[in-house]
Amino acid sequence: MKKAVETKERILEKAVEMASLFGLRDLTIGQLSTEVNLSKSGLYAHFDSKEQLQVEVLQKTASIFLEYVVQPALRQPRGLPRLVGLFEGWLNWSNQGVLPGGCVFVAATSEWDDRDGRVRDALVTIQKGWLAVIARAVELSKEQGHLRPDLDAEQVAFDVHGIMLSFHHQSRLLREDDARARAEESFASLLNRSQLVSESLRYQELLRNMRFTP
Amino acid sequence: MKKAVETKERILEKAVEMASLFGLRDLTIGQLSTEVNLSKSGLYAHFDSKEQLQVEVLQKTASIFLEYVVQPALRQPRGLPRLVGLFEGWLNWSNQGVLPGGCVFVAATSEWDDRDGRVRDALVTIQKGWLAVIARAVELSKEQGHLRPDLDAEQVAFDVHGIMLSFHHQSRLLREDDARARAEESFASLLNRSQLVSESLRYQELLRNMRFTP
DNA sequence: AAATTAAAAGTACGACCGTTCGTATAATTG
DNA sequence: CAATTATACGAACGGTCGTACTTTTAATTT
Repeated sequence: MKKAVETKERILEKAVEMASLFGLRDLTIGQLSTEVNLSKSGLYAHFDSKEQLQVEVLQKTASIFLEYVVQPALRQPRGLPRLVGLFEGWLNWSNQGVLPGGCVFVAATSEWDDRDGRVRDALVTIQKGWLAVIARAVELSKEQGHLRPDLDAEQVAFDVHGIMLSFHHQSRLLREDDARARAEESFASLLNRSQLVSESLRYQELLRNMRFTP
Repeated sequence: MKKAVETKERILEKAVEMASLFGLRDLTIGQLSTEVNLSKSGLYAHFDSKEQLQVEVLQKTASIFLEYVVQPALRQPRGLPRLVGLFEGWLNWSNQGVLPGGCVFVAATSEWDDRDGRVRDALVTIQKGWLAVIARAVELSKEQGHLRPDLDAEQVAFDVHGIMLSFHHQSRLLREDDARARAEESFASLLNRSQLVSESLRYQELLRNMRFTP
């Protein structure tokens, strides 16, 4: 009775891969089943419906994101280092650092922002949770005295998210190779104007002194 | 010989609508044809292939964008007013101001960033053109003395694009009703730190004094 | 008004979609 | 090792997809 969970794991891992390449909507049972060497019905035995498969793919993706982005950043000391850790991990995530294609959440957002149902609900929950993680890191940066205490943490999360989305666009669609540099430039500028005193923060230096152990 | 162009126009207008709701990929010949009261083959006579339909939908969307966003902004005096005009028009565009669903380009970006072909090429051309329009408006703002002359216009375009994408996400997926306020707050902050002198720019006031005649 | 050309309908095709069901094989349990 | 249950298969379902034909209807030109 444990073979099933192994198989399901195998299915979901491949499904996440394919979703990052084709989108969650164009992930088909048929293609997925041949990729994992199963018959269509054999695979289908693990899920009640395609909708459930899509929900579980989102959750699996979120757990991978947690493992590769959030947890390593949480090992950084609270405050600016942790915030920077989240941002850098996110940059890697968004562009083939972990998955073969683009960010599953970004694609799913366009696919489901006009639809209702369980997939959308799962997506909203995940995205709100992630924005809350960023906002929390900003709050801690304020407590540590790294950032201005009057900052609106959610507004900063809004801005950071925007930088990431613009990066995603420039690197994946436009294939500009200075996309990462632009993103880091914007992020550094955001941090600078959020600082307590307005002495310039050297982003690359700060980055070099950090220890990333993903 | 002119009925054809009228029909094609009717088809494309409905197609843009549907693409904004379901995405360009899930826009199907069958659904589209019933929406415009044509048979599948009757509609198909106007296009060589679905790929061509998708390309033409993108181009039609771009021309609507030009009409509703770019041209009104170009009637603003060059410099900050025009830049603000572009931004405000873009905000309206991105959230049901013109189309019933989300931004077609945002959705298409996720759908085609991993694929090659004519659709992708058209999309890249449109997006690069639009970013160039923003960058140009920034350049003119520098010339007018409204913004710092050492500004990297493309970097500003990158940032503005990010604000828009974050807005799109928060308003369409998360359905936060303060999304627009957050976007304008971020934009105002971006302008402020790009100013010649660092005296605070009052965004809402600036907005009130402008004349939008779309 | 007739002749000609353009536009739309109709029908059909093979491919793939998500889903269901009965059956066989494999794994786990007693 | 036998009994049982979990896992996977194969075939088939009704639908819809994009596309290719031929035929009919409508619009334009003579």
